[in-house]
Amino acid sequence: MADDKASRTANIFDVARLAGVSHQTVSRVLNDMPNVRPATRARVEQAIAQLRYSPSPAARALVTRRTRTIGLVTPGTVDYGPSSIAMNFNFAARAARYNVDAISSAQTDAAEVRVAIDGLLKQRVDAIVLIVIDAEVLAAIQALELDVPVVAAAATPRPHPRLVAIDQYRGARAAVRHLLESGYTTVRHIAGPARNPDAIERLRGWREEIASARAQSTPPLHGDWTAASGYRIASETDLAPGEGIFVANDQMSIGVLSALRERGLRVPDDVGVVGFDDIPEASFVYPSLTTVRQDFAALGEILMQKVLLMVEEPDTVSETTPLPTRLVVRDSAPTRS
Amino acid sequence: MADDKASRTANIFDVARLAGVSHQTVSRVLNDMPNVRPATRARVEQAIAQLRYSPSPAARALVTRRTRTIGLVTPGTVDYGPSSIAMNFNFAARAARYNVDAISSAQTDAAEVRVAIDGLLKQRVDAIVLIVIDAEVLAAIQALELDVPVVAAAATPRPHPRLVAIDQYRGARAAVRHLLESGYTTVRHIAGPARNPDAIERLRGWREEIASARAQSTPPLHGDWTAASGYRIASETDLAPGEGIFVANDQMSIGVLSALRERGLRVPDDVGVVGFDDIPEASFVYPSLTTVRQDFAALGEILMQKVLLMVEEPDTVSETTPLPTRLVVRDSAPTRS
DNA sequence: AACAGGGGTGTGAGCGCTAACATTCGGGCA
DNA sequence: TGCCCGAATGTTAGCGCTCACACCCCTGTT
Repeated sequence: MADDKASRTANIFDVARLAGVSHQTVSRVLNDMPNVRPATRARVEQAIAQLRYSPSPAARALVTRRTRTIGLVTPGTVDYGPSSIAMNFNFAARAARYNVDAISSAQTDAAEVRVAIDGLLKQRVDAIVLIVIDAEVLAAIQALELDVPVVAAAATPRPHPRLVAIDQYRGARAAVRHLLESGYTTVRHIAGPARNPDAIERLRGWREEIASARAQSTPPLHGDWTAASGYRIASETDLAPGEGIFVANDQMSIGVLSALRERGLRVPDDVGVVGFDDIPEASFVYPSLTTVRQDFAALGEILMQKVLLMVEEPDTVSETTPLPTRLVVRDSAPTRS
Repeated sequence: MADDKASRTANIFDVARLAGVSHQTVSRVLNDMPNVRPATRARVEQAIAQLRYSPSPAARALVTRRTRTIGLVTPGTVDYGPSSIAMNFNFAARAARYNVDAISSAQTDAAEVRVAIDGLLKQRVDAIVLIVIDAEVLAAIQALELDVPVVAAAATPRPHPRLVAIDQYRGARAAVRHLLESGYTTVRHIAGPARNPDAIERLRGWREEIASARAQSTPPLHGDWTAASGYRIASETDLAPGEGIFVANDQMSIGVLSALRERGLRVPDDVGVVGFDDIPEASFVYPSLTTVRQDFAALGEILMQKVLLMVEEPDTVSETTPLPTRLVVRDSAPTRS
C-alpha cells in the first residue's frame, strides 16, 4: 500500500501534476470558476478522483477567512422542541454545504452562554445559531454586537430581523379559544419558565385570549417544561371542575394528567387539558392529548435561510413572519359546543 | 473604533510585537511549553488579553494536522436515548477542549452514513463518534479501516475495543426476571428495530432469561422505537392475562399501555409492563412505568475517554466493560412475590 | 498588418501558525 | 580564566490553499 512519498494525503499540487496543469487551475475547478476548458476540467476531476483528493478546509479557511461552519448553541436538555429544531437545522445546514459545530450549554445565565459563544468564535464560525434561550440571555447576546451574524430561534411579540420563530402567540390563543368554546368556564395556564421567550409568548396568547373572551383570569403557574413540574403544579393548585388548563408543553401536560388522575378529576369531563408541541407520544397518553403542533422542520429550514442571508448579504435581512401552528384535537379536550 | 490597521484581528506577530518577544515565544506560551521565563510569560499573556487575541484554529490545523474536532454522527431522530448520549458526549468533549462537528443522519443504510462520515473526514476531524447505528451499518463502517479513530456507542454480545455501551443484556435480563418473579407466567418482548445493536442485546437478554427460567417462549415483535409502533403491536397481538411484556423502550411502552387500556386489559393486574430508558415522563404515565434506567451521562464521558485514548495512544486501547443499568420499579410492574 | 480584447492558464505572495534548528546568555567547573 | 552546557529566546521554512496579477494565444476589428 506504499504510495509515492510516505503516502501522505494528496494536496492540490499532486493533483495539478497528475492532471498536467497548474495548482491554480485545480483551484478553479474546485471552486467552480468559469474559464476552464471542459477538457481541462475533466482531466482535473479525473486526477482528483484518482488521488481521492479533498481540499484542506484549514488551508482554505486560512486564506478565505471563512470556515463554512456554523456554531449551534443548544440548550443542555433533551426536550422535544429544541432537539427537533436543532436536528432540522442540522439537516438544512448540511443541504447548504455548511458544517455545524454544536455545543450544548445549560442556559442558566448569560455568562454560561457567553462561554459557549466565545468557544465558537475561537473556532471562527461564520455564524452562530441560538436555540430558545432565556429572554434576558438573548437580550444580552444581542447587545454584544459580535462581528459574526447571530440568529436565534425564539418567539417575541414583534418580528425581529435576527429572530425566527413559530407563532407561539397565536397557537396559544387557538388552544385557549378551543377550551373556552368547548364549554370550560375559564382556562388556567401552566406556563414554561418565566424567562423563556416561547413560554412568554404562549403566556401572552393565553392572557389575551382570556381577556378578549372576558373569562375569569387567574395567575399563571410556572413550571420548567418537565412532567415532574407539571405534576407538582397540578397537585398543588386549587382546581375547580369545569375549568380548562392550557399547559405550555406536552411533557408538563403528562405530569398534569397524572396529578388530575390522582386527585380524581376526570379529563375531559371535569377538566380539559391542552398541551403544546404535539410530541409523538401525545396520542398515546391517557387521555390522548389535545395539543398545538409546530412545524419544526420548516423552522430549521428558515433558520438556515436566514443564516445564509446574514452571511452573504447582511443588509437585506428583514423580519421573518412566524410560522403558523395547528391545533390537534384529541380526547383531553375534545370539540364540544 | 478604528484600530491600527483596518482593525483586522490580531495575529501572533501583533502579540509578539506588543510583548517585545518573538512570535515563537508567544507560540510557546499559547501551547504551555516549558522554558519560558515567568516574567516573559506574563508579558505575553498581558499582550494576548489586551489584543483579545485568540490563535487561528485554521493555521494551527494546517501545520499540526490536528483539528481538535470530533465528528459526531447522530441518528436523525429525537429519541431520548441517542439524544442523551449525544448531549452528554458534547459536554465531555467540551471539557476535554475538543469541538464537536455534529451531523444528523438517517441511518437507514450504510451509504447514508457513509456520506455523513465522508463529510466529516473532509473536515479533517480527529476522530468520529457514531451513536447507536444499525448493526450492519456499524459492521460496514468498522470494515472501512479509515485512518481516523472511530468509536461507536452500541451494545454487542462481547466487548469490543472500539465500542462503548451500557449493559443492555443484563438490563434486559433484570427486567424480564422482575416480571417473572412478580408472578407473570411468561414475558413477551416488544423489541426495537431488528438490526439495532441495543435492540438486539435487549432481545438476547430477554430470550436467555426466559430460557433459563424455563418460561414459555414467544416470538419477539419488532417495533421502531415509537409509541405508535408499540400501540400497533400491542393492539394486534394476541395477549393472555397473566403475561408480562418487556418493551424495548419507554416510548413504545407508552403506546403499549394505550393499546392495553383500549383492549380492557388492566396493568399491572392483567398484564405487567416493563420499559427501558427511564425517560423523565415514565413516572407520570398511567400506570407509572417500571423501567430500566441507563446512565447516559457516564456513557458520554466514557465515549470521550475512549476517543482521547484512541487519538493519543491508539495501541493501548482495550475493551470497555459495559455500564450497569438499574431497574426502577413502578406501578406497571410492581414487586410481588 | 497591426492591435485590442478576452478566454484560458500559470506564477508568486501570503494567510497565521508550529517544528526544527540557530543563537544568546549566564553560570558551574576544571 | 576559559570552556561547556543548558535554559531562554530568535530565525527560517513550510503546512495547503486562494487572490492578484502576468502571460499566452487566438479571434475580430480597423
